[in-house]
Amino acid sequence: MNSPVVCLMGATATGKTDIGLALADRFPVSLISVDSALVYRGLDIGTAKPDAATLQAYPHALIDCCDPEDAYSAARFVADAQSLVSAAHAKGRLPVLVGGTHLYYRALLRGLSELPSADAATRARISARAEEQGWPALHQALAEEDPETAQRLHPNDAQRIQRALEIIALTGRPPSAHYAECAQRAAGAGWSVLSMAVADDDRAALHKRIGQRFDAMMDAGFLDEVRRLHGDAGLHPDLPSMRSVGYRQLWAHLDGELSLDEAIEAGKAATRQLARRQWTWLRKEPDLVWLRADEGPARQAVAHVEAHLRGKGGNSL
RNA sequence: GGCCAAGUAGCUCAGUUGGUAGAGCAGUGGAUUGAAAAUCCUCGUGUCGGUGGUUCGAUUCCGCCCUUGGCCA
Repeated sequence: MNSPVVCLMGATATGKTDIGLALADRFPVSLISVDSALVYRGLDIGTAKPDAATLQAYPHALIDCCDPEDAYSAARFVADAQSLVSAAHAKGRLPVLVGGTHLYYRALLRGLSELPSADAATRARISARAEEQGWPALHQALAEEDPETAQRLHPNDAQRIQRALEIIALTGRPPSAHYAECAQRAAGAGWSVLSMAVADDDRAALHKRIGQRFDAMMDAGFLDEVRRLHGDAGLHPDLPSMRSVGYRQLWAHLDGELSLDEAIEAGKAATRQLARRQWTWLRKEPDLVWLRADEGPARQAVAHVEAHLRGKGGNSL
């Protein structure tokens, strides 16, 4: 009696949001956003966040749930999404997860190990050490404490080397030991998951759409939005929120590092690169149902969900 | 019209004291455990503007032509 869960995955600018709305029109759903940028309040235009009227009519959980000064995370997402999915099931509603942050899907469906959360002081200490010795030296140090993890990581992968050393500093045990501990509490194990994505593999068309959407964002006042954030004393360019695609480049322009045209071009390129990385996740996603882009993807999605619920005997909803 | 400079990868440029060339960016494929819209790795044949000449050999030197800037008329 596995409870049904629907996932709408896919690259940016492929129409995931609209399909979610179509499902909401047809089924009693709880929409849950799976997007590491939509969580931040005040990041609206550049994240292509659904507008206020849409969110009013179709409430999405996990949008505007985090201050841009704070860092959201995969672990917070797992905790939040788990309880939202449970709540939906308890109310007899179908949880529909919509978004393009594939690490979040994986963390939710396949589980995360029990690990300490980020610790600013520890990270500062590690960064300071990297400053004088260089990351390859820290990679070397990691190899002595946890050869298995060091082997997986490239000597230049500062972020992951730092995380590995942080785990050792905080727990006294190597990451590989934690990973092996089977503490992977995968919520998805008890669900009957239907994952769908739009099969729009025309890369040139996607790039064109990305360019046009970025231009439209500029027309809609994206620069003013970033200017407001730029003027906020609590924000700085190293925050996860301000590193988001588009925000980072326009911030650099406001700092005088890029002309406006350069910033716009860099923002579009960053969006294309994001889409490419999202495709890398999608290609290896098991049991993904592809929706044909040119044959009414929303209608196909509705049909697939109907079949999926029927397959479950429809008893869980 | 005259003089000067520049024409090399999709873009910006480096380089070859003559032996057919390489960086950054873009693009591509991949990795991905509390930052993930992040972070990192892989992949570089292009009439070296055209055409003649010198040379064993020219993208490199010389002539002419074309294009684009700038200066002078």
